[in-house]
Amino acid sequence: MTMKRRHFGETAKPESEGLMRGRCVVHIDIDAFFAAVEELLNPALKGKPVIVGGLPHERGVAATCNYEARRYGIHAGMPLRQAYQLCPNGLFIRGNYQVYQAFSEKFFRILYEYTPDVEAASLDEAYLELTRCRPLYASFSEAARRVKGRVEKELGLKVSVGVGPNKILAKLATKRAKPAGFFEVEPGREEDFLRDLGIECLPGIGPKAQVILRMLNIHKIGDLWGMPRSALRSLFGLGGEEVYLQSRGIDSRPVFTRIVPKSVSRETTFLEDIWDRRLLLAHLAYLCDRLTLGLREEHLFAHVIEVKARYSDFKTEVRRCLLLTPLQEMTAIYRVAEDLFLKLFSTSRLSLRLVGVRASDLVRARPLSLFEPYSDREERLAVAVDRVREKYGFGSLLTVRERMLDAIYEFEPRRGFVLKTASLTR
DNA sequence: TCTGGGGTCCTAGGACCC
DNA sequence: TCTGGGGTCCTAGGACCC
Repeated sequence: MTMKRRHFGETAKPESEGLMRGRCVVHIDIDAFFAAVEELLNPALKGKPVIVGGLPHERGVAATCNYEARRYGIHAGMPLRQAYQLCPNGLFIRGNYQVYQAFSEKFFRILYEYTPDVEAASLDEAYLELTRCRPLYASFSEAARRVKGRVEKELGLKVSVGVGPNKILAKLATKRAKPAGFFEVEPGREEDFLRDLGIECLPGIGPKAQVILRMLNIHKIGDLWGMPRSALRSLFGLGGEEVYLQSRGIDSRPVFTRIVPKSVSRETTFLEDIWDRRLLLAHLAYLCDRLTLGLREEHLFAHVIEVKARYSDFKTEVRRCLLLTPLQEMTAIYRVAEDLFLKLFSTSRLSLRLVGVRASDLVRARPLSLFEPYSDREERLAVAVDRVREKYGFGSLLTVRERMLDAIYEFEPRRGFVLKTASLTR
């Protein structure tokens, strides 16, 4: 073993090399997902800069943009107003999440045909572990290419695919493959592949961490190899340990199919800051309604409810509450959320730009109480309401809170709920 | 320039218990 | 009037990812 090699791999446990040998992880990512779906649905957009996320003068950021828009310097996460400055001729689209979700479901159905070990990283991104399926395929890279071909043919969307012996290398390979390409990190070539990649490529190195590392004159992944593990640990905590290992291409995380999500949340940033307590409570009720719809769809009950407020100065506060009995019903969750919200709002003199509600510590079924007779009446009622809504549209059956909401908002088919009145009182 | 929405994970500090 | 040490649970905040 050369000096360099020993330095590079010094932390690999002796047994891990043997353990990892033969693993094959594929990372697959749909290129410019939302924008690509919009182009597919409306071919007139093709060849023009498309920005999905909102209209030019709205509050908000670009969720995705196509490669034409990127030529103007626009990227995901950029404020819409700024994107408009860079490209006034860009086509700005609010986007339709439900349509993207339908494409996503189709995407994952295809992936599961190749292996049961699929981990969804987001709507448009997944890891596939092919290791267990070795006998099915002539070679791993050939199998990965087949997955890519199938998805592109059946969805009509371009994907980038990376192959490697673990998740981090597969993910970095995909980055190299973009757009629409295929890249495999071959065994023995890990060091060459990693050395000159920028530190910003490593997951976990965000804007804050980049500033710190660049001050230490560390710009490339190879520069990280000279940093002691203890130094990274003291700078970034547990995340630093990950950086130490991943910068060397070491990653033993399994590809993991998540069965129960950790949390479900809904939030809204208003077109203008709101100060009126009634409007805010009405909106909170609307969010609780959407949240509990999500819980019912997944048959989930929540042990923790959390309310988030972001003030006009962008400062964000949350209040949360641990429940003795997990909840799913709208009215019960709204009562908790209202208490939490008032705790936050009563002490502030600022108006709000955002409210949100989150349910976490989720379980699939509510444990039976020893003292209350079991009744699923509320649950069945809620499911019945969902069915009626689905059939006749939103607002057929209105609770008191929703009536209030209805008086304050109007529903515009292309814009969603829009404030009817200006906020005056608190 | 003025900063979305939906998530995951980590950390620090305080309360509480023995 | 003076109060340790260790563990666990809970809350709040924040970095980061897509």
